[in-house]
Amino acid sequence: MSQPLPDLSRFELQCLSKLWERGQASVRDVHGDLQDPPSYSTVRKIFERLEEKGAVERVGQEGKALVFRSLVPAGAMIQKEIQRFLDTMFSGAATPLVSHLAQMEAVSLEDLKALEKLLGTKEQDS
Amino acid sequence: MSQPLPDLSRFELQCLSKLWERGQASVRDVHGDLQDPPSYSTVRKIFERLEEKGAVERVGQEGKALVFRSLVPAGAMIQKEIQRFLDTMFSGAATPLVSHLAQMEAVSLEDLKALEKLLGTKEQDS
DNA sequence: GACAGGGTGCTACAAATGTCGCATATTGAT
DNA sequence: ATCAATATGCGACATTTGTAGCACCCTGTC
Repeated sequence: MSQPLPDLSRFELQCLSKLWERGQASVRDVHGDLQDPPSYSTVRKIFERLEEKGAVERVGQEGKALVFRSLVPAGAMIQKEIQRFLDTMFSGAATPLVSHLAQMEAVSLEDLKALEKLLGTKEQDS
Repeated sequence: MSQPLPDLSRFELQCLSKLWERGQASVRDVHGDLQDPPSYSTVRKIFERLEEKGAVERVGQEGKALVFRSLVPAGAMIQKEIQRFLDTMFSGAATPLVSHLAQMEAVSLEDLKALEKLLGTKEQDS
């Protein structure tokens, strides 16, 4: 691994994930994507910090607005955060999370099928 | 619902989950359960805040040590946190989480079986 | 009943976070 | 060229978190 993945706050993480969705974006873009957005300045500040932490970089100007792109691999970061979540809530175990997921409206049968398929291939690999 | 579930920091959440595991416990107990524990005073302070936020209450003395118990239902709190995680990382969708989970070493075929069973009962309910 | 050990109750901080306002610099349009 | 609209760059805070030290009080013990 290059640099250890930066430690981000929940809000920083949220903004960064918006960047992943778009590939790259301006502060305003992300501000607009936010569900319950604070002031533009606030989001601006978040990007400033994200930049300091080495999580994003400016990729150039688009009209007058700067455009940023993520420097951290989404996949790795997401897994790291999942692990952190697991550590915080279940001492690291994933099983409890899976059970809860099942009880929420969030997971569908389609998800299950997909999981099943993935697990199948994982088995063969090892 | 009674009071809206309190907003807790990651560390507060971690201590609270230790309480769930034990049912009830003293500050020292939790301090001991922590993987990489800060000073006793620090954990003590966390419980003070947890108390202020109405997340725990003193259940009496055990020798000289106070014993706390959680006031928030573990299940509800966990689901709330899962949702928050989903919101910050995937704009609320659970599917991406499931995929990542499948790629981590964390989930086993047993978990899948369990999930399957739970999903089955959920179907019948609705 | 006097002591020792350990916990509780403060008090204090430093750093991390969330939130903005505003002066200046740019850019696009007339 | 001038103007209006907008971003950026800074600077400022108020809170929230994480972390600790220490005086004082209980409890159990000898």
